[in-house]
Amino acid sequence: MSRSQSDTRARLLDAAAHVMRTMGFARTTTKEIARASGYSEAMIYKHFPDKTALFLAVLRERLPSFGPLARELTDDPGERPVRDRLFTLARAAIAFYVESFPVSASIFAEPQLLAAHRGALAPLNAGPRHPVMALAEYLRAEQRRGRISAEADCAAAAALLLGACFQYAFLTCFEQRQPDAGQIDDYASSVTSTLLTGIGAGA
Amino acid sequence: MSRSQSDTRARLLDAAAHVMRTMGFARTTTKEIARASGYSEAMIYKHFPDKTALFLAVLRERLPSFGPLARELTDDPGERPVRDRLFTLARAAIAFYVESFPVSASIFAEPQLLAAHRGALAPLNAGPRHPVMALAEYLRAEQRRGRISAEADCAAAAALLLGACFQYAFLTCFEQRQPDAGQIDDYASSVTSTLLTGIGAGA
DNA sequence: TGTACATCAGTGAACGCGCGTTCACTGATGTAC
DNA sequence: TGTACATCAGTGAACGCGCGTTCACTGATGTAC
Repeated sequence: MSRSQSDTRARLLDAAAHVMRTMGFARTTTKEIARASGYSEAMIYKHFPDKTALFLAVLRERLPSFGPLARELTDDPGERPVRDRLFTLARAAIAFYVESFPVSASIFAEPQLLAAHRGALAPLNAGPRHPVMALAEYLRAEQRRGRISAEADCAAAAALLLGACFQYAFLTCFEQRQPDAGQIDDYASSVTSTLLTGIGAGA
Repeated sequence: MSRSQSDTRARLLDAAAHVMRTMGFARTTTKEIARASGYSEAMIYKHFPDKTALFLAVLRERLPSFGPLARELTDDPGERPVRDRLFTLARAAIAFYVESFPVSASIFAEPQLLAAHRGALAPLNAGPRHPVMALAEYLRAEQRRGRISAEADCAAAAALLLGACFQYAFLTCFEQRQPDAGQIDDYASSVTSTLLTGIGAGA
């Protein structure tokens, strides 16, 4: 039972992603990737021209995708109340950001890699701006239906909600804390409510 | 006119911070720091036991401090309207985060450095959570005075506003864009207003 | 069925390079008598 | 004032090490006749 080439490639990507997450970008050497994958270092070069190409493949193929979350926003738009949908989205966004942050942040250590990654993302319409734009789009749809205020600034609202989730994920990673589901629910719930209500004295 | 020891140390720190910002953490070698400072590599080791200590000193002494911004929130609390204060804070927070993000994010490349930095921050009550807590404290003070809603969740509101600024800074850095003052003002203004008003249909 | 060859996943060992670090040194300035 | 020494900022050149990368190779499986 010989292994297929694509199996090997997948295992190398998995190993690289795992090392990046657990040891950090700086310690993600070809030796460590080889060790984690169970292959020799030489195997890496049978599947990728160089280490940078392997990294870019990890970023493209092993970072969590926001796609499913975005789709959840646009399906059956009338069925669920806005608050419920925003709460669910916030909760999922926190998990999404927590998972992607350590690897994403690492790229800032090597601006050329960041630029290459950005270039690879551009034609796919992906990238970190995508979630915010998808949420703003959803809010505008609800606005047309009158379920949120006609004067609301949907882009600003999307930036507030996802910004809060993003920073929460950052703090989690910075403090190397592992918040449990209850804490995340509380946070998602309170930021959603506050965004809906506002804090002005007139409210 | 001989230079003092502390001048040299300061110039090494400046150079290291500059290289980290412009070339990224991964390319911040002792050779590059020496080149940027005008000293030899050996000089680094007259002032720091090793490269990690130099990095930690940069993180402690060359990252922008949120202190002044926080103080601006607590001075003359009654004088300026809440909206005005939040807008000013948001604008300043974006600049603060844009300046600190590239260096802060880099640390995630080396988790041991991150842990050491966190350990050094803990006794100072500084760290990335500080701005959010200071803003929440300010909002509670305004709440006691009745200038914002009695039911408002101040912690959530602080997380929303600074989260939006934080993510804006992240996007700026990720896209290597340099937003002008007008764009920043618009953004700060719209998130502040949206936070005050909320987006619920009842508002 | 046996045999000769092709294919292919996979590796051990070596390569040069650039890194962080150290060491012995220099040359200018300060200081005691 | 001159002189001998101490101090101190600063460096060139070397060090060993670990990195990314390459190369010649192996051994199992497939295939043609």
